[in-house]
Amino acid sequence: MARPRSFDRDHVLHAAERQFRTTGYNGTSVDDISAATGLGRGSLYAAFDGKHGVLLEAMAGYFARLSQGPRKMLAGPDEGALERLHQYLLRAVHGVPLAADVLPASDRAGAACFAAKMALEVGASDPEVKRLAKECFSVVRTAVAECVRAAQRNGDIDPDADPDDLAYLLLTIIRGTDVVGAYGHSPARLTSIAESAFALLPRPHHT
Amino acid sequence: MARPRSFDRDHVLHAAERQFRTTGYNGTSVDDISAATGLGRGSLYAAFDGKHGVLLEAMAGYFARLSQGPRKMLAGPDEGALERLHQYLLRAVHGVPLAADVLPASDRAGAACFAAKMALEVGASDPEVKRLAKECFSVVRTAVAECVRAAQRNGDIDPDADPDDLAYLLLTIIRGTDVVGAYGHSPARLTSIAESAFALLPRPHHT
DNA sequence: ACGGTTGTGTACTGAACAGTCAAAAACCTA
DNA sequence: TAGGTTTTTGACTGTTCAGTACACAACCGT
Repeated sequence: MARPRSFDRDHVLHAAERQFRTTGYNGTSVDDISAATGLGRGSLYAAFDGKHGVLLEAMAGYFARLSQGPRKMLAGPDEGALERLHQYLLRAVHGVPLAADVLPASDRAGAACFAAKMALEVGASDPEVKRLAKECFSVVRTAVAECVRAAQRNGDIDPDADPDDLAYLLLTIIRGTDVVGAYGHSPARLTSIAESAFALLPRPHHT
Repeated sequence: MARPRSFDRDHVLHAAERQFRTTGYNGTSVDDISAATGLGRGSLYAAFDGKHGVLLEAMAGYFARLSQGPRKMLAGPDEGALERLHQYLLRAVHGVPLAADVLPASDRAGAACFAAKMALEVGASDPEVKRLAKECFSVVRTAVAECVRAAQRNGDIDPDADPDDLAYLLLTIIRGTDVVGAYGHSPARLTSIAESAFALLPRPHHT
């Protein structure tokens, strides 16, 4: 009945995310988004209701991608839960699960959590962005905590440890590598940080 | 001989830093800085060469303040080095040493490392900002590493551990609390994270 | 008290900005 | 192939922006 849209929504949002990542929210003009995505101004406003709308939808897409990573990597039987956590940490500190599809490979500097980046820039005055960022942190933290509980059930982690405490700590380390990883940490150092973080998990007492 | 300037340079830079913290670099107009500092446009350009100059000088001032904190808290005799590290971690995760004087007390959300915040927003396209942020991280990392070495000399930390590795890890955790601390971590949780981080330091083997 | 020197206030400029709008194009159904 | 519907395009508007320029005010040594 009507003219079909000539662009792929996800592709546009990926391009916009890439742009926001490199120039920030306030540093990106609507024309920049237009150039990065190939959409004209009109289409952009019709489809996403302007710059802020693009940001929210891009963050929502990021959240959807982000959620899948930890959930798929960490979910599973109690056996092997500790090792799944190990592997996840190793990948997370290198920014792998967060930015795939959107960034050129091996761009650790730009791979910092998109939600954290936007929240730091505009979260103070933008409750929507703040809420989305919280959700991003929450989904990772929840998946990690669940994996810790599985490892506890399997006798690989001290059952007296608070799994939520551990999840908070691990999330903090992962986010820390996002911030500092871009400024001097070599990949080897990141791996070393992940291994140290993994080693700090309290093992059950051998009595 | 000439008219003296009617403002205190440091006071102005503190006000500008507060503004940049809350609205970001690109989200802050020269008029915003003018309003926040009380300086007119003319004085602002004469004294700091515009918006970018204000940022660089504000970051330099922040760096100077930041440097003093860890250095004073961590330097000292080998005895007590471990405990100094302990106390520093507890304070650092709460953002205390970074934002004093500039922020209203107990504003953990806004207390994230100023350098990290600016670097994340504009560091990708601003080498000066990137360099200043690196220096900020470096001075903390160096002070922590030196304190670790002191604790090693005193027999409180495993002498086989790489002090630089440990310093990188601790720095990562501190920066992680900056990012995530604003979004849901309670003060008690931050303390718990600091304690866990402290507990992971490898103690010497009791043989 | 006066003049040289420096800080301060403000008006101005050209560019960039976010958002709107209407005309034209593409598509599907009938 | 014609009509109705939606997308696309690009021009347009009023605003805000960074940076400049210039007139005025404050100070101090003489």
